[in-house]
Amino acid sequence: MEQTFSISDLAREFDITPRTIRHYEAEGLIAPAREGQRRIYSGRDRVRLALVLRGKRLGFSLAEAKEIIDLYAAPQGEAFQLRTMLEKLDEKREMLEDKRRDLDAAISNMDKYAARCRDRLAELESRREAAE
Amino acid sequence: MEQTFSISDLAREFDITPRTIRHYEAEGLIAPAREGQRRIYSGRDRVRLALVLRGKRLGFSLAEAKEIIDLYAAPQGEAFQLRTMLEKLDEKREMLEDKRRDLDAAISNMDKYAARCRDRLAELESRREAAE
DNA sequence: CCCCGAGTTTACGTTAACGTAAACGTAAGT
DNA sequence: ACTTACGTTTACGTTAACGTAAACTCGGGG
Repeated sequence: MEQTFSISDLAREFDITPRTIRHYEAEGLIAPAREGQRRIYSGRDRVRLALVLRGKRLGFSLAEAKEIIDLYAAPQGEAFQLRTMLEKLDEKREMLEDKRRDLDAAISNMDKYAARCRDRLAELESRREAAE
Repeated sequence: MEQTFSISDLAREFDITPRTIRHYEAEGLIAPAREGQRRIYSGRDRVRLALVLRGKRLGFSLAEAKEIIDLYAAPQGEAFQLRTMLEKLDEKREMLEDKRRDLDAAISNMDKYAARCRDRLAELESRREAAE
């Protein structure tokens, strides 16, 4: 049998509240099994939750995250479905690459600025030495 | 004289509404000059706006974006200020690198999945050929 | 002089993503 | 049997990030 998790297990692990997890379920992002009323989360549910949270960190809305994640859970039975899925994947991939360009620009931007700060600091230090 | 921009100039260029730009000003992200009542945006203002929007695309809140952008506009006069700025820069840089890790994981994840889809599709195609 | 387009302020409305509280169920420990 | 911990639903509250509308100003054209 595969391992299962309670809602507070996952809440602890990902440092969010149970309310947040229930909210994601209400939005159709996760669909855990039930044991009576209690939600029982499988390993796959856990992975989906992790994907949602990563999506959020990258600036996607829950709706956008759902679009992406649902691709990974699609049926992929026939060739036609596989083709349209590959198209959608490509589209999403471009979005991600756009973000990577933004991110790389932001980082190199910051690096350049930091380098200038260090230069400036070194100059100040050398002047101070010269004054001794 | 350097080039200046009206609020609708920038709104057009960045595909946002004037309201959005005014909102950023109200939140302290931009502080354009005034000519009477009219806002006059300098090239530097334009750059700040671009930074805000990039921050948003990367999933930062306006407050977070402000923190980062304000670093680039800080005085940096004395050595002490330079040192604390370099510390803050390093901290922000780590946030960006965290995001890059997430992003790279998301992309390679998607690539692997797409590859599996292509394999599966190729298999279906070869079977179809064999059936002819 | 009047109007038009562009800009302004003020203020209330809206949406997403939860927070918070109430009222209740259930299983385990003492 | 009572408490405690954890879970549930329902529903209203909150915050960020704007949207939307009203009422005003202001410089230029006809």
